[in-house]
Amino acid sequence: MPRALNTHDTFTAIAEPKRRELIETLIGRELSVNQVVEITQWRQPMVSKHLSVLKQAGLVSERKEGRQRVYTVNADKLKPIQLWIAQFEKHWNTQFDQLDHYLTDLQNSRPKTEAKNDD
Amino acid sequence: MPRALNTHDTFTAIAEPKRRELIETLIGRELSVNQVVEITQWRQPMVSKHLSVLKQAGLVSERKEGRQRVYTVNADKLKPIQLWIAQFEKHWNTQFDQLDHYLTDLQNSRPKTEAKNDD
DNA sequence: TTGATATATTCCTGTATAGGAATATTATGT
DNA sequence: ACATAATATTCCTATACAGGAATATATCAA
Repeated sequence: MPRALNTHDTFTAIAEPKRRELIETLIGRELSVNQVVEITQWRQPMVSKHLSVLKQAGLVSERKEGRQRVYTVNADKLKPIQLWIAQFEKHWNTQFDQLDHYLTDLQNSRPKTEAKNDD
Repeated sequence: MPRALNTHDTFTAIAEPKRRELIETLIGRELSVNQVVEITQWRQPMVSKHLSVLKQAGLVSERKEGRQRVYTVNADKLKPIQLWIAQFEKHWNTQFDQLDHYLTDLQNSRPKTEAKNDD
């Protein structure tokens, strides 16, 4: 039962750098596939395929407009990721704690030469 | 040149659900591998391997303590992801805009039966 | 040294892709 | 119906890698 990863998952979908670039390109506007091709300078099938993955993950929506397909980002779909990360924000600067531990350990293991010996 | 993905990248590292679980398990405390094994009930090599990937991505640090290895989360390494997502926050609720567009389009394409025909 | 405990690594296999090339599909205009 | 423009899909190949099993390495204790 190898590989639990699949691109339909939001986390995996944005793990691919090109797909992140695509989201950055598309954000805040509606672009047809060819417009994306022009902007990114990637091959059209590549754009279509990455867009397709993003669509499966729900990260973009597609709308037919004449013979073009116009894509938009569903920014909300990034919310769960943001929430997942948010729960760790309070540990952001906790290296200080670790440094603290480190210093404490150091002091305990040291022969205690001098310093304020006011026990 | 297939597959640009590699687990040493932070985004890819957390794309794996088990790895996210591992981070959740480890956050805010220091645990040895076996403690993680007990908590998660996964096989030890699996724990070690996932921890190794997280370490390569910089998401955890490891410290030798006797014959055990104690792991901690480097929460800061999640910051870039949070920043990447943050740039899209302002588009969070923009479906309303899209709904707006939709309604406008609808009105324009409709035969305009009645309503304020003031042109 | 021997044994035991803790952890990492290696080998194997199946699978999910990313990218490229070529082709298919869909919609439009005439 | 036909040509064309816009986009999607299929086929191919190389590769990354998750999970399992077995084994290696390291560290301590006696």
